[in-house]
Order: sequence, then C-alpha cells, then structure tokens
Amino acid sequence: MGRNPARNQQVKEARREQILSAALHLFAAKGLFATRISDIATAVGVSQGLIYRYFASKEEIFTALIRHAFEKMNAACRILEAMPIPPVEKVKLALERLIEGLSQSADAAQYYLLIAQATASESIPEEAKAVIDGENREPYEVLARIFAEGQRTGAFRQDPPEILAQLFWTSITGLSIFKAVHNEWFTAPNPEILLRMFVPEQP
Amino acid sequence: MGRNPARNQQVKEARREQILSAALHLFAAKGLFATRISDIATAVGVSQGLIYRYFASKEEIFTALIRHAFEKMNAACRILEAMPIPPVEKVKLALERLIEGLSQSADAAQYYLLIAQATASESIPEEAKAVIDGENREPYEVLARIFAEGQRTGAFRQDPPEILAQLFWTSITGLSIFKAVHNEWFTAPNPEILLRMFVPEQP
DNA sequence: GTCTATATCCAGATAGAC
DNA sequence: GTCTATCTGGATATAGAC
Repeated sequence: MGRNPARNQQVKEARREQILSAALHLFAAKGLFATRISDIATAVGVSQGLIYRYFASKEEIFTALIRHAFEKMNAACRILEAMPIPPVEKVKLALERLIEGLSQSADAAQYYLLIAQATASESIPEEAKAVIDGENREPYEVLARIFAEGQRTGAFRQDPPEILAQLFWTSITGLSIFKAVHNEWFTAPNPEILLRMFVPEQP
Repeated sequence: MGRNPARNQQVKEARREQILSAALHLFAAKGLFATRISDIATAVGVSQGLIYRYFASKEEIFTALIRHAFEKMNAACRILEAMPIPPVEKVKLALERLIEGLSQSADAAQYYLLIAQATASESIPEEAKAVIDGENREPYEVLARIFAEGQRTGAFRQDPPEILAQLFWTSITGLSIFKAVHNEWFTAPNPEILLRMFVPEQP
C-alpha cells in the first residue's frame, strides 16, 4: 500500500475516468450548457472545486469525450472496411454491432448521442468543433465506399452510395437518440429490417 | 395609416411571430441554454429588453415553439390516419411529405430538430416537458396502428408494429438532424428506399 | 488530495427615460 | 413601443486552509 509514484498515477487516472464517465452521462442527458460542473462533482461524489485539479475547464472535459468518441468510432470503421468479407456482410455486421451496442451498453448509446448532439449544436468549444470537422466524415466515407463496391456486383441498390451511407448513419443516429431518451420503450429492431433499405428486391 | 386597435394588434402579432421565428432557428442551431435572449433580439433587430414585452421569459418562447411544433405534427398524423387510402399508401405518403418538407422548407427541419432536441434533453422548462409527455406518443401510436392494419392483409412485414413505428420515426429524426446540421451535403433520399424497411419481399 | 470560501463574470430580467 | 441602464442570481474558476 506504499505511495509510490506509479500507484499515485493510477489513482489519478482512475479519478479522471470517473469524472469523464459522469460527464458523459450528464452531457448526453442534459447537454453541455445545462450541465454544471457541480452536477459532475456531485455525481462523482467530490467537491466542485476538485474537478479543476483534473481538467482546466468544463469545455476540456467535453472535448476529451468527443475526441474519445470519434477515435473509437473511426477505428471501428477502419477495421470494418479492412475485413476480408463481402460488402453486404460488412454492412450487415456493422448494423448488428451497432444495434447490439445500443441494446447492451448504455455507454455506447450515450457516446452516439453525444456525437449527435455535438454535431447538431453550434455552441460547442472551438477545439471540439475542430475535432468534429476533422473526424466527422470518415464514417460516411467508409460506408459510401463499401456501398459502391457492393453495387458493382449488384449486391446493393443502385442509388448513389452517398445517399445510402447517409441513410445508414441517420438511421443509427435516430435510434441512438430514441434509446437514450426512451430507454424503457426501446426495443432493438432486427438488423435485417434496416438492411432491406440497401439490398435490391430478389426477383 | 390610422392607429386603430385592430391594426395595433396586427403589428404586435407580427412582432411576436418575428421573435418566434428567430428563436426557432437559434434554438435549433444552438440549443435552449446556449441561445441568449440577446441573440434573439439581435436576430430580430431590436433591443434585448424589448423581448420581455412579448414574452415573460426565454422559457416561455421555447414552450410556445414546442407546443406549436407538436400541434402541427399531431394534426398531420390524425389527418393521415383518417385518409381513405390503404395503409401502405399512408406510410408512403407520410414518407414523401416528410422528406419533401425536409428538402424544401428550412422551418420543417428545424421544428423536427427542436422536437428531437427537446425530447432528448432533461433540462427544459417544466411546462415544455408536460407538453412533450402529453403529445409525444401520438405519432408513434398512429403509425403503429397503420402498420398493424396493413399487416392483416400482408402489406407490411410481420414484425411488431411498435418496432416498425419506432423505425419510421427514428429514421425521420435522424434525417432531420442531418439536414439541419449539414444542410449543404444533404440529399433527399427516395422515399421508396425507406419504405422497403416496412414492406415484405415480393416472392 | 480534497474541501470551503470567494472573486469574477455573464446572462436573465426589471425599471425608468424617451 | 422601444431603448438604455441597472439589478440580481447563479455558475465558472481560483485561492487558501486542512
């Protein structure tokens, strides 16, 4: 139980995580502006002043969460694209994973909600805006490429791949918001239903 | 150009509308908390103090907008349900109208966004929350009834009608947010694509 | 490391002049 | 009716004690 530097660092990191986790839930529920630093402190169970030992400002907390959310999302997209499976299977797998994530982990839905909310609001920190501008397009572009590839073998409808990608992500955004808000009523849809937007009629 | 009471009333009403319109755009873009009364006043081109001659508070403006948004939405739903056309045609028509509304009128998308955002946030005025709790379910219930009716003749997939209704509205919410945020990139999808989530495979 | 107390700032709302 | 000036409250962020 010595107080060596490594252990101190661990403890400090753990507290940071606590703060980030509490902030994620509060931001997702109430938004950046309506969430007070004291709300976060109360949720963590510490005094309001202590938060500033770990983060310089409320905006810094928000930016850290946004950065983390996009890192996870874009890494997942790149892994998906590189998988050695047919395009239709990639879309199917992505839908399954995303919907499963919504059903099981509250965190997943709240990260999506945070992204949706941050993207939809102009009044967010400049730095967070820069992160969004830089990272935002990747999921759309990856999906558009997957759709375009599948269209060459007729596996997908022939609509512009950008439109299919837009529908893919807007559907997920809509479901995330619904789940985050009406957690009780939410029932995970069968991914096959969403998939039917993208695959052509079987003659 | 006399200053009779009727004309005065008209002028006053017009200014109220100006304020509501400016507030709608600002709330949709920045959210309730991030929007300042002075932002609204600047957008209208009047002093900050004047707003209080027309509304008692910022929250009252927000609540008025929410009420108006749901009134329009629910009236449209009731009209749709009562139409003497088959269920599939109702869903098709609704999708067409909603997507058209998104493409053409900026206001439509912003009303949807306001509803999405208000629904998604806990920190909204009590009165607005009451309006939402009361009016929120109707669109889902109407669509679920339409789906259930169509399922009896096999016109729709046999998934639970509540899930189909959930997918219907979450898709629209997602598209609305995308349109409100990335107005330039947005391309209205063919409603038939969305419809394919709900209709079964043609054998 | 954590808390309490406080300085500072900013936005909502009001009052009074024109 | 509209504006300018002001009051007031509340939240961020800091400073200093334990």
